[in-house]
Amino acid sequence: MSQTATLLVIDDEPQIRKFLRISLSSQGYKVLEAATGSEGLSQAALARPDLVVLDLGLPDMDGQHVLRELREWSQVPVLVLSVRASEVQKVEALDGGANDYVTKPFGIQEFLARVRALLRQAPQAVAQESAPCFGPLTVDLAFRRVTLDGVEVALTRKEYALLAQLASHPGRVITQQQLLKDIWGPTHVDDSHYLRIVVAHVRQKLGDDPTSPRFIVTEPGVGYRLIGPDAI
Amino acid sequence: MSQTATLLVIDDEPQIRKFLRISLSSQGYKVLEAATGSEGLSQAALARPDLVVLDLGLPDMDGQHVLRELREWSQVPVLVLSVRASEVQKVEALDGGANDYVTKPFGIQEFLARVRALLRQAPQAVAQESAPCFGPLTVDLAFRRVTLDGVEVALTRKEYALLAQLASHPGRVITQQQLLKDIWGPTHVDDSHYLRIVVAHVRQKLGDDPTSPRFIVTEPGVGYRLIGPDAI
DNA sequence: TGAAGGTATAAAGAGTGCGTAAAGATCGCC
DNA sequence: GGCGATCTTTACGCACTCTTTATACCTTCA
Repeated sequence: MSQTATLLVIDDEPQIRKFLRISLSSQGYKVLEAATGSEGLSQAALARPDLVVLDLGLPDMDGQHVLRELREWSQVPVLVLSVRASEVQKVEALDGGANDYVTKPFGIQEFLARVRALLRQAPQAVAQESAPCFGPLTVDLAFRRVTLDGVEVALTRKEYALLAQLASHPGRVITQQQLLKDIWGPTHVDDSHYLRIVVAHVRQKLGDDPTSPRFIVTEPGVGYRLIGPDAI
Repeated sequence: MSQTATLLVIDDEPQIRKFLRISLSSQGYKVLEAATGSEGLSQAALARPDLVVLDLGLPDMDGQHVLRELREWSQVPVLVLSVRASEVQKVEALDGGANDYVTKPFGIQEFLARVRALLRQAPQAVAQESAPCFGPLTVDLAFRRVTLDGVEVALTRKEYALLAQLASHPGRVITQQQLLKDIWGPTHVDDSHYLRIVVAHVRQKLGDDPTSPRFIVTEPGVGYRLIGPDAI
Protein backbone atom coordinates (compact mmCIF):
# COMPACT_ATOMS: atom_id res chain seq x y z
CA MET A 1 0.00 0.00 0.00
CA SER A 2 1.79 3.06 -1.19
CA GLN A 3 -0.47 5.75 0.08
CA THR A 4 -0.09 6.56 3.74
CA ALA A 5 -2.68 5.27 6.17
CA THR A 6 -3.81 7.36 9.13
CA LEU A 7 -3.71 5.77 12.58
CA LEU A 8 -5.25 7.01 15.80
CA VAL A 9 -3.58 6.09 19.09
CA ILE A 10 -5.78 6.43 22.19
CA ASP A 11 -3.66 6.03 25.32
CA ASP A 12 -3.24 8.06 28.48
CA GLU A 13 0.41 7.21 29.10
CA PRO A 14 2.62 9.73 27.29
CA GLN A 15 5.59 7.39 27.04
CA ILE A 16 3.51 4.71 25.35
CA ARG A 17 2.10 7.26 22.94
CA LYS A 18 5.57 8.51 22.16
CA PHE A 19 6.85 4.99 21.66
CA LEU A 20 4.00 4.13 19.31
CA ARG A 21 4.19 7.46 17.48
CA ILE A 22 7.87 6.97 16.72
CA SER A 23 7.46 3.35 15.71
CA LEU A 24 4.45 3.94 13.49
CA SER A 25 5.75 7.15 11.93
CA SER A 26 8.95 5.39 10.95
CA GLN A 27 6.79 2.99 8.91
CA GLY A 28 5.32 5.91 7.00
CA TYR A 29 1.96 6.05 8.76
CA LYS A 30 0.35 9.30 9.74
CA VAL A 31 -0.25 9.16 13.50
CA LEU A 32 -2.93 10.99 15.47
CA GLU A 33 -3.02 10.90 19.28
CA ALA A 34 -5.59 11.17 22.02
CA ALA A 35 -5.03 10.95 25.77
CA THR A 36 -8.62 10.30 26.84
CA GLY A 37 -11.56 8.28 25.62
CA SER A 38 -13.77 11.24 24.79
CA GLU A 39 -10.94 12.94 22.94
CA GLY A 40 -10.32 9.72 21.05
CA LEU A 41 -13.94 9.43 20.01
CA SER A 42 -14.11 12.98 18.69
CA GLN A 43 -10.80 12.53 16.87
CA ALA A 44 -12.06 9.33 15.28
CA ALA A 45 -15.19 11.12 14.12
CA LEU A 46 -13.29 14.10 12.76
CA ALA A 47 -10.26 12.52 11.15
CA ARG A 48 -11.69 9.14 10.07
CA PRO A 49 -8.51 7.16 10.70
CA ASP A 50 -7.85 3.88 8.90
CA LEU A 51 -7.06 2.09 12.17
CA VAL A 52 -7.49 2.79 15.88
CA VAL A 53 -5.09 1.62 18.59
CA LEU A 54 -7.02 1.69 21.87
CA ASP A 55 -5.66 1.26 25.40
CA LEU A 56 -8.26 -0.17 27.74
CA GLY A 57 -6.92 1.61 30.83
CA LEU A 58 -8.10 5.17 30.26
CA PRO A 59 -8.64 7.70 33.06
CA ASP A 60 -11.95 9.23 32.01
CA MET A 61 -13.99 6.33 30.73
CA ASP A 62 -13.83 2.58 30.43
CA GLY A 63 -12.13 1.32 27.30
CA GLN A 64 -15.05 -1.02 26.68
CA HIS A 65 -17.31 1.97 26.66
CA VAL A 66 -15.16 3.79 24.14
CA LEU A 67 -15.19 0.75 21.92
CA ARG A 68 -18.94 0.40 22.12
CA GLU A 69 -19.58 4.03 21.25
CA LEU A 70 -17.14 3.88 18.37
CA ARG A 71 -18.79 0.77 16.98
CA GLU A 72 -22.15 2.49 16.90
CA TRP A 73 -21.15 4.39 13.81
CA SER A 74 -17.75 3.16 12.61
CA GLN A 75 -16.37 -0.09 11.24
CA VAL A 76 -12.76 1.04 11.50
CA PRO A 77 -10.38 -1.76 12.60
CA VAL A 78 -9.54 -1.48 16.30
CA LEU A 79 -6.44 -2.95 17.91
CA VAL A 80 -6.79 -3.08 21.69
CA LEU A 81 -3.83 -2.73 24.02
CA SER A 82 -3.94 -3.73 27.66
CA VAL A 83 -1.77 -4.63 30.61
CA ARG A 84 -4.47 -6.92 31.86
CA ALA A 85 -3.93 -10.39 30.50
CA SER A 86 -7.13 -11.79 31.90
CA GLU A 87 -8.91 -13.96 29.40
CA VAL A 88 -12.29 -12.51 30.34
CA GLN A 89 -11.03 -9.04 29.44
CA LYS A 90 -9.85 -10.23 26.05
CA VAL A 91 -13.14 -11.96 25.30
CA GLU A 92 -15.09 -8.88 26.31
CA ALA A 93 -13.02 -6.60 24.13
CA LEU A 94 -13.06 -8.89 21.10
CA ASP A 95 -16.79 -9.47 21.40
CA GLY A 96 -17.24 -5.74 21.91
CA GLY A 97 -15.99 -5.09 18.41
CA ALA A 98 -12.20 -5.11 18.70
CA ASN A 99 -10.37 -6.73 15.83
CA ASP A 100 -7.24 -7.69 17.71
CA TYR A 101 -5.94 -7.70 21.27
CA VAL A 102 -2.31 -7.26 22.26
CA THR A 103 -1.09 -7.60 25.84
CA LYS A 104 1.56 -5.26 27.20
CA PRO A 105 4.46 -5.64 27.18
CA PHE A 106 4.59 -6.57 23.51
CA GLY A 107 7.22 -6.87 20.81
CA ILE A 108 7.12 -3.91 18.49
CA GLN A 109 7.71 -6.04 15.42
CA GLU A 110 4.72 -8.21 16.20
CA PHE A 111 2.66 -5.12 16.89
CA LEU A 112 3.57 -3.60 13.55
CA ALA A 113 2.83 -6.86 11.77
CA ARG A 114 -0.62 -6.97 13.35
CA VAL A 115 -1.21 -3.37 12.27
CA ARG A 116 -0.27 -4.33 8.72
CA ALA A 117 -2.58 -7.34 8.86
CA LEU A 118 -5.50 -5.19 9.97
CA LEU A 119 -4.84 -2.51 7.37
CA ARG A 120 -4.49 -5.10 4.63
CA GLN A 121 -8.09 -6.27 4.87
CA ALA A 122 -9.57 -2.79 5.06
CA PRO A 123 -9.01 -1.05 1.73
CA GLN A 124 -12.69 -1.03 0.82
CA ALA A 125 -12.92 2.66 1.62
CA VAL A 126 -9.97 3.52 -0.59
CA ALA A 127 -11.31 1.74 -3.66
CA GLN A 128 -14.45 3.72 -4.19
CA GLU A 129 -12.92 7.16 -4.01
CA SER A 130 -11.34 7.00 -7.45
CA ALA A 131 -13.21 7.64 -10.71
CA PRO A 132 -13.97 11.34 -10.60
CA CYS A 133 -16.91 12.36 -12.76
CA PHE A 134 -17.27 15.40 -15.00
CA GLY A 135 -20.78 15.08 -16.30
CA PRO A 136 -20.69 12.73 -19.28
CA LEU A 137 -16.94 12.32 -18.80
CA THR A 138 -15.50 9.89 -16.27
CA VAL A 139 -11.81 9.45 -15.57
CA ASP A 140 -11.18 6.24 -13.65
CA LEU A 141 -7.65 6.55 -12.37
CA ALA A 142 -7.55 3.11 -10.78
CA PHE A 143 -8.69 1.30 -13.92
CA ARG A 144 -7.00 3.72 -16.30
CA ARG A 145 -10.24 4.12 -18.19
CA VAL A 146 -11.84 7.20 -19.68
CA THR A 147 -15.45 7.11 -20.80
CA LEU A 148 -17.58 9.70 -22.55
CA ASP A 149 -21.33 9.15 -22.43
CA GLY A 150 -20.58 5.61 -21.28
CA VAL A 151 -18.39 4.64 -24.21
CA GLU A 152 -14.70 4.17 -23.72
CA VAL A 153 -12.31 6.71 -25.18
CA ALA A 154 -8.99 5.36 -26.46
CA LEU A 155 -6.16 7.59 -25.33
CA THR A 156 -2.44 7.35 -25.90
CA ARG A 157 0.02 7.45 -23.01
CA LYS A 158 0.64 11.16 -23.12
CA GLU A 159 -2.99 11.96 -23.73
CA TYR A 160 -4.03 9.90 -20.73
CA ALA A 161 -1.23 11.29 -18.60
CA LEU A 162 -2.45 14.79 -19.34
CA LEU A 163 -6.07 14.02 -18.60
CA ALA A 164 -5.24 12.07 -15.45
CA GLN A 165 -3.14 14.94 -14.19
CA LEU A 166 -5.97 17.38 -14.77
CA ALA A 167 -8.57 15.03 -13.31
CA SER A 168 -6.53 14.55 -10.15
CA HIS A 169 -7.25 18.16 -9.26
CA PRO A 170 -10.73 18.89 -10.62
CA GLY A 171 -11.37 22.54 -11.35
CA ARG A 172 -7.90 23.61 -10.38
CA VAL A 173 -5.49 25.17 -12.85
CA ILE A 174 -2.45 23.01 -13.57
CA THR A 175 0.42 25.10 -14.86
CA GLN A 176 2.10 24.30 -18.13
CA GLN A 177 5.40 23.81 -16.34
CA GLN A 178 3.80 21.30 -14.01
CA LEU A 179 2.24 19.34 -16.85
CA LEU A 180 5.38 19.40 -18.96
CA LYS A 181 7.51 18.27 -16.05
CA ASP A 182 5.22 15.38 -15.15
CA ILE A 183 4.56 14.13 -18.68
CA TRP A 184 7.76 14.88 -20.60
CA GLY A 185 10.20 15.18 -17.73
CA PRO A 186 12.09 18.14 -16.30
CA THR A 187 14.15 18.60 -19.48
CA HIS A 188 11.15 19.70 -21.56
CA VAL A 189 9.53 22.31 -19.36
CA ASP A 190 10.01 24.87 -22.13
CA ASP A 191 8.46 22.89 -24.98
CA SER A 192 4.98 24.22 -24.38
CA HIS A 193 3.92 23.49 -27.94
CA TYR A 194 4.11 19.75 -27.17
CA LEU A 195 1.42 20.44 -24.63
CA ARG A 196 -0.82 22.27 -27.08
CA ILE A 197 -0.71 19.41 -29.53
CA VAL A 198 -1.64 16.79 -26.96
CA VAL A 199 -4.38 19.02 -25.56
CA ALA A 200 -5.74 19.40 -29.08
CA HIS A 201 -5.80 15.62 -29.53
CA VAL A 202 -7.60 15.04 -26.25
CA ARG A 203 -10.10 17.76 -27.06
CA GLN A 204 -10.75 16.22 -30.44
CA LYS A 205 -11.36 12.79 -28.91
CA LEU A 206 -13.66 14.29 -26.30
CA GLY A 207 -15.50 16.43 -28.83
CA ASP A 208 -14.46 19.54 -26.96
CA ASP A 209 -14.27 23.02 -28.44
CA PRO A 210 -11.53 25.32 -27.10
CA THR A 211 -13.63 28.45 -27.65
CA SER A 212 -16.52 27.16 -25.53
CA PRO A 213 -15.09 24.24 -23.63
CA ARG A 214 -17.12 21.55 -21.91
CA PHE A 215 -14.13 19.99 -20.18
CA ILE A 216 -10.67 21.43 -20.74
CA VAL A 217 -10.41 25.15 -20.14
CA THR A 218 -7.39 27.11 -21.34
CA GLU A 219 -5.98 29.61 -18.90
CA PRO A 220 -3.87 31.74 -21.26
CA GLY A 221 -0.29 32.08 -20.18
CA VAL A 222 -0.83 29.82 -17.18
CA GLY A 223 -2.10 26.35 -17.95
CA TYR A 224 -5.24 24.25 -18.21
CA ARG A 225 -7.98 23.00 -15.94
CA LEU A 226 -10.69 20.36 -16.11
CA ILE A 227 -14.26 21.33 -15.34
CA GLY A 228 -17.60 19.60 -15.11
CA PRO A 229 -20.98 20.73 -16.46
CA ASP A 230 -21.80 22.34 -13.13
CA ALA A 231 -18.72 24.55 -13.48
CA ILE A 232 -16.68 23.21 -10.60
CA MET B 1 -24.13 -14.37 12.97
CA SER B 2 -27.19 -16.52 12.89
CA GLN B 3 -26.43 -18.84 10.03
CA THR B 4 -23.78 -21.44 10.74
CA ALA B 5 -20.32 -20.65 9.50
CA THR B 6 -18.02 -23.37 8.15
CA LEU B 7 -14.55 -23.61 9.66
CA LEU B 8 -11.59 -25.62 8.42
CA VAL B 9 -9.04 -26.84 10.96
CA ILE B 10 -5.68 -27.83 9.51
CA ASP B 11 -3.61 -29.56 12.20
CA ASP B 12 -1.70 -32.82 12.32
CA GLU B 13 -2.26 -33.54 16.01
CA PRO B 14 -5.49 -35.53 16.47
CA GLN B 15 -6.02 -34.40 20.05
CA ILE B 16 -5.85 -30.73 19.06
CA ARG B 17 -8.27 -31.34 16.22
CA LYS B 18 -10.63 -33.14 18.56
CA PHE B 19 -10.39 -30.36 21.11
CA LEU B 20 -11.10 -27.69 18.54
CA ARG B 21 -13.84 -29.71 16.87
CA ILE B 22 -15.70 -30.13 20.14
CA SER B 23 -15.23 -26.51 21.16
CA LEU B 24 -16.22 -25.05 17.81
CA SER B 25 -19.12 -27.42 17.22
CA SER B 26 -20.58 -26.50 20.59
CA GLN B 27 -20.75 -22.91 19.32
CA GLY B 28 -22.80 -24.02 16.34
CA TYR B 29 -20.06 -23.92 13.74
CA LYS B 30 -19.69 -26.58 11.09
CA VAL B 31 -16.17 -27.96 11.39
CA LEU B 32 -14.04 -29.52 8.65
CA GLU B 33 -10.69 -31.10 9.38
CA ALA B 34 -7.45 -31.77 7.57
CA ALA B 35 -4.33 -33.45 8.91
CA THR B 36 -1.89 -32.25 6.26
CA GLY B 37 -1.19 -29.11 4.33
CA SER B 38 -2.09 -30.48 0.93
CA GLU B 39 -5.29 -31.98 2.28
CA GLY B 40 -6.10 -28.63 3.85
CA LEU B 41 -5.58 -26.78 0.60
CA SER B 42 -7.83 -29.09 -1.37
CA GLN B 43 -10.48 -28.95 1.34
CA ALA B 44 -10.33 -25.18 1.33
CA ALA B 45 -10.79 -25.17 -2.44
CA LEU B 46 -13.66 -27.64 -2.37
CA ALA B 47 -15.65 -26.56 0.67
CA ARG B 48 -14.90 -22.80 0.67
CA PRO B 49 -14.86 -22.42 4.46
CA ASP B 50 -15.57 -19.07 6.10
CA LEU B 51 -12.46 -19.30 8.25
CA VAL B 52 -9.31 -21.42 8.33
CA VAL B 53 -7.44 -22.42 11.49
CA LEU B 54 -3.93 -23.33 10.44
CA ASP B 55 -1.23 -24.98 12.53
CA LEU B 56 2.23 -24.02 11.34
CA GLY B 57 3.83 -27.31 12.37
CA LEU B 58 2.58 -29.65 9.69
CA PRO B 59 4.34 -32.85 8.67
CA ASP B 60 4.14 -32.64 4.90
CA MET B 61 4.75 -29.00 4.09
CA ASP B 62 5.70 -25.74 5.76
CA GLY B 63 2.81 -23.81 7.20
CA GLN B 64 4.07 -20.65 5.54
CA HIS B 65 3.89 -22.44 2.24
CA VAL B 66 0.32 -23.52 2.84
CA LEU B 67 -0.58 -19.96 3.68
CA ARG B 68 1.09 -18.61 0.58
CA GLU B 69 -0.67 -21.07 -1.73
CA LEU B 70 -4.00 -20.37 -0.11
CA ARG B 71 -3.55 -16.64 -0.51
CA GLU B 72 -2.97 -17.01 -4.22
CA TRP B 73 -6.66 -17.48 -4.76
CA SER B 74 -8.54 -16.96 -1.50
CA GLN B 75 -9.14 -14.07 0.85
CA VAL B 76 -10.58 -16.31 3.58
CA PRO B 77 -9.59 -15.22 7.12
CA VAL B 78 -6.79 -17.38 8.50
CA LEU B 79 -6.04 -17.86 12.18
CA VAL B 80 -2.60 -19.33 12.70
CA LEU B 81 -1.78 -21.62 15.61
CA SER B 82 1.74 -22.37 16.69
CA VAL B 83 3.79 -23.63 19.59
CA ARG B 84 6.59 -21.39 18.52
CA ALA B 85 6.27 -18.03 20.21
CA SER B 86 9.16 -16.43 18.34
CA GLU B 87 8.34 -12.92 17.21
CA VAL B 88 9.95 -13.49 13.84
CA GLN B 89 7.59 -16.40 13.24
CA LYS B 90 4.61 -14.24 14.08
CA VAL B 91 5.70 -11.42 11.82
CA GLU B 92 6.35 -13.83 8.96
CA ALA B 93 2.93 -15.43 9.31
CA LEU B 94 1.05 -12.16 9.65
CA ASP B 95 2.86 -10.61 6.70
CA GLY B 96 2.30 -13.83 4.76
CA GLY B 97 -1.42 -13.22 4.87
CA ALA B 98 -2.55 -14.55 8.24
CA ASN B 99 -5.20 -12.50 10.01
CA ASP B 100 -4.39 -13.55 13.55
CA TYR B 101 -1.77 -15.55 15.42
CA VAL B 102 -2.40 -17.54 18.59
CA THR B 103 0.36 -19.25 20.53
CA LYS B 104 -0.20 -22.67 22.10
CA PRO B 105 -1.19 -23.27 24.79
CA PHE B 106 -4.11 -20.89 24.58
CA GLY B 107 -7.31 -20.24 26.45
CA ILE B 108 -10.29 -21.62 24.59
CA GLN B 109 -12.47 -18.65 25.43
CA GLU B 110 -9.99 -16.22 23.94
CA PHE B 111 -9.61 -18.46 20.92
CA LEU B 112 -13.35 -18.53 20.36
CA ALA B 113 -13.56 -14.78 20.78
CA ARG B 114 -10.88 -14.30 18.14
CA VAL B 115 -12.75 -16.63 15.81
CA ARG B 116 -15.88 -14.54 16.33
CA ALA B 117 -13.92 -11.36 15.66
CA LEU B 118 -12.56 -12.74 12.40
CA LEU B 119 -15.94 -14.02 11.24
CA ARG B 120 -17.55 -10.70 12.07
CA GLN B 121 -15.52 -8.85 9.48
CA ALA B 122 -15.75 -11.65 6.92
CA PRO B 123 -18.86 -10.99 4.82
CA GLN B 124 -17.11 -8.60 2.48
CA ALA B 125 -14.62 -11.29 1.57
CA VAL B 126 -17.34 -13.73 0.51
CA ALA B 127 -18.47 -11.58 -2.38
CA GLN B 128 -15.21 -11.67 -4.30
CA GLU B 129 -14.58 -15.38 -3.81
CA SER B 130 -14.99 -18.11 -6.41
CA ALA B 131 -13.91 -18.19 -10.01
CA PRO B 132 -14.13 -14.95 -11.94
CA CYS B 133 -16.08 -15.27 -15.16
CA PHE B 134 -15.50 -13.43 -18.41
CA GLY B 135 -18.33 -14.62 -20.57
CA PRO B 136 -17.25 -17.90 -22.15
CA LEU B 137 -13.96 -17.71 -20.26
CA THR B 138 -13.63 -18.81 -16.63
CA VAL B 139 -10.45 -18.58 -14.59
CA ASP B 140 -10.65 -20.74 -11.48
CA LEU B 141 -7.80 -19.57 -9.30
CA ALA B 142 -8.43 -22.22 -6.64
CA PHE B 143 -8.16 -25.19 -8.97
CA ARG B 144 -5.78 -23.54 -11.42
CA ARG B 145 -8.22 -24.31 -14.20
CA VAL B 146 -9.09 -22.22 -17.21
CA THR B 147 -12.05 -23.11 -19.37
CA LEU B 148 -13.31 -21.63 -22.61
CA ASP B 149 -16.89 -22.50 -23.58
CA GLY B 150 -16.74 -25.20 -20.94
CA VAL B 151 -13.69 -27.00 -22.26
CA GLU B 152 -10.44 -26.81 -20.37
CA VAL B 153 -7.59 -24.82 -21.84
CA ALA B 154 -4.09 -26.17 -21.26
CA LEU B 155 -1.77 -23.39 -20.21
CA THR B 156 1.88 -23.42 -19.28
CA ARG B 157 3.09 -22.00 -15.97
CA LYS B 158 3.91 -18.55 -17.29
CA GLU B 159 0.81 -18.42 -19.41
CA TYR B 160 -1.34 -19.27 -16.42
CA ALA B 161 0.53 -16.87 -14.17
CA LEU B 162 -0.20 -14.08 -16.63
CA LEU B 163 -3.86 -14.90 -16.96
CA ALA B 164 -4.31 -15.37 -13.21
CA GLN B 165 -2.70 -12.02 -12.54
CA LEU B 166 -5.02 -10.33 -15.01
CA ALA B 167 -8.08 -12.21 -13.74
CA SER B 168 -7.37 -11.18 -10.16
CA HIS B 169 -8.20 -7.61 -11.10
CA PRO B 170 -10.91 -7.81 -13.75
CA GLY B 171 -11.04 -4.83 -16.04
CA ARG B 172 -8.09 -3.19 -14.39
CA VAL B 173 -4.93 -2.39 -16.31
CA ILE B 174 -1.94 -4.32 -15.00
CA THR B 175 1.27 -2.59 -15.94
CA GLN B 176 4.01 -4.39 -17.80
CA GLN B 177 6.37 -3.79 -14.91
CA GLN B 178 3.93 -5.38 -12.49
CA LEU B 179 3.45 -8.44 -14.68
CA LEU B 180 7.15 -8.84 -15.36
CA LYS B 181 8.00 -8.50 -11.69
CA ASP B 182 5.43 -11.05 -10.59
CA ILE B 183 6.06 -13.63 -13.31
CA TRP B 184 9.76 -13.33 -14.09
CA GLY B 185 11.02 -11.62 -10.96
CA PRO B 186 12.33 -8.13 -10.28
CA THR B 187 15.42 -8.67 -12.42
CA HIS B 188 13.44 -8.86 -15.66
CA VAL B 189 11.22 -5.78 -15.42
CA ASP B 190 12.78 -4.47 -18.61
CA ASP B 191 12.34 -7.57 -20.76
CA SER B 192 8.95 -6.54 -22.05
CA HIS B 193 9.26 -8.74 -25.12
CA TYR B 194 8.95 -11.82 -22.86
CA LEU B 195 5.57 -10.50 -22.01
CA ARG B 196 4.48 -10.00 -25.59
CA ILE B 197 5.34 -13.58 -26.48
CA VAL B 198 3.41 -15.10 -23.59
CA VAL B 199 0.48 -12.80 -24.27
CA ALA B 200 0.52 -13.93 -27.88
CA HIS B 201 0.46 -17.58 -26.78
CA VAL B 202 -2.44 -17.07 -24.40
CA ARG B 203 -4.34 -15.14 -27.03
CA GLN B 204 -3.79 -17.91 -29.53
CA LYS B 205 -5.08 -20.54 -27.09
CA LEU B 206 -8.10 -18.42 -26.27
CA GLY B 207 -8.80 -17.61 -29.90
CA ASP B 208 -8.38 -13.95 -29.18
CA ASP B 209 -7.55 -11.30 -31.75
CA PRO B 210 -5.36 -8.40 -30.57
CA THR B 211 -7.00 -5.98 -32.97
CA SER B 212 -10.53 -6.66 -31.72
CA PRO B 213 -10.02 -8.46 -28.44
CA ARG B 214 -12.63 -10.47 -26.60
CA PHE B 215 -10.53 -10.91 -23.47
CA ILE B 216 -7.04 -9.46 -23.32
CA VAL B 217 -6.86 -5.79 -24.20
CA THR B 218 -3.54 -4.11 -24.92
CA GLU B 219 -3.01 -0.72 -23.37
CA PRO B 220 -0.13 0.53 -25.53
CA GLY B 221 2.86 1.57 -23.54
CA VAL B 222 1.21 0.65 -20.25
CA GLY B 223 0.11 -2.96 -19.92
CA TYR B 224 -2.79 -5.32 -20.39
CA ARG B 225 -6.20 -5.91 -18.92
CA LEU B 226 -8.79 -8.66 -18.99
CA ILE B 227 -12.34 -7.83 -19.95
CA GLY B 228 -15.63 -9.68 -20.23
CA PRO B 229 -18.22 -9.52 -23.00
CA ASP B 230 -20.12 -6.83 -21.11
CA ALA B 231 -17.06 -4.59 -21.27
CA ILE B 232 -16.25 -4.50 -17.60
C1' DT C 1 -3.97 49.53 -37.55
C1' DG C 2 -0.20 46.56 -37.11
C1' DA C 3 2.94 43.90 -34.51
C1' DA C 4 3.76 40.50 -30.88
C1' DG C 5 2.97 36.82 -27.85
C1' DG C 6 0.44 33.06 -27.11
C1' DT C 7 -2.76 29.55 -29.02
C1' DA C 8 -5.00 25.94 -32.24
C1' DT C 9 -4.59 22.77 -36.01
C1' DA C 10 -2.67 20.13 -39.79
C1' DA C 11 0.64 17.13 -41.85
C1' DA C 12 4.92 14.52 -42.58
C1' DG C 13 9.03 12.02 -41.03
C1' DA C 14 11.38 9.47 -37.37
C1' DG C 15 11.36 6.38 -33.95
C1' DT C 16 9.39 3.18 -30.78
C1' DG C 17 6.55 -0.42 -29.32
C1' DC C 18 3.70 -4.37 -30.56
C1' DG C 19 2.69 -8.88 -32.72
C1' DT C 20 4.38 -12.92 -34.88
C1' DA C 21 7.38 -16.53 -36.27
C1' DA C 22 11.06 -19.64 -35.69
C1' DA C 23 15.31 -21.47 -33.95
C1' DG C 24 18.22 -22.63 -29.99
C1' DA C 25 18.53 -23.68 -24.91
C1' DT C 26 16.77 -25.58 -20.84
C1' DC C 27 14.01 -28.25 -17.90
C1' DG C 28 11.38 -32.17 -16.43
C1' DC C 29 9.60 -36.75 -17.11
C1' DC C 30 9.66 -41.46 -18.46
C1' DG D 1 19.79 -41.07 -21.73
C1' DG D 2 16.23 -39.75 -24.86
C1' DC D 3 12.20 -37.22 -25.70
C1' DG D 4 8.72 -33.67 -25.36
C1' DA D 5 7.29 -29.52 -23.37
C1' DT D 6 8.53 -25.14 -22.00
C1' DC D 7 11.24 -21.16 -21.87
C1' DT D 8 14.59 -18.04 -23.89
C1' DT D 9 16.67 -15.75 -27.61
C1' DT D 10 16.76 -13.60 -32.06
C1' DA D 11 14.75 -11.45 -35.99
C1' DC D 12 11.49 -8.79 -38.78
C1' DG D 13 7.26 -6.38 -40.52
C1' DC D 14 3.86 -3.29 -39.28
C1' DA D 15 1.14 0.12 -37.02
C1' DC D 16 1.07 3.73 -34.18
C1' DT D 17 2.72 7.38 -31.39
C1' DC D 18 5.64 11.07 -30.78
C1' DT D 19 8.29 14.67 -32.55
C1' DT D 20 9.10 18.12 -35.75
C1' DT D 21 7.80 21.70 -38.88
C1' DA D 22 4.63 24.80 -40.76
C1' DT D 23 0.59 27.78 -40.93
C1' DA D 24 -3.50 30.23 -39.40
C1' DC D 25 -5.91 32.50 -35.56
C1' DC D 26 -6.98 35.30 -31.63
C1' DT D 27 -6.32 38.71 -28.12
C1' DT D 28 -3.76 42.51 -26.38
C1' DC D 29 -1.26 46.62 -26.52
C1' DA D 30 1.49 50.25 -28.76
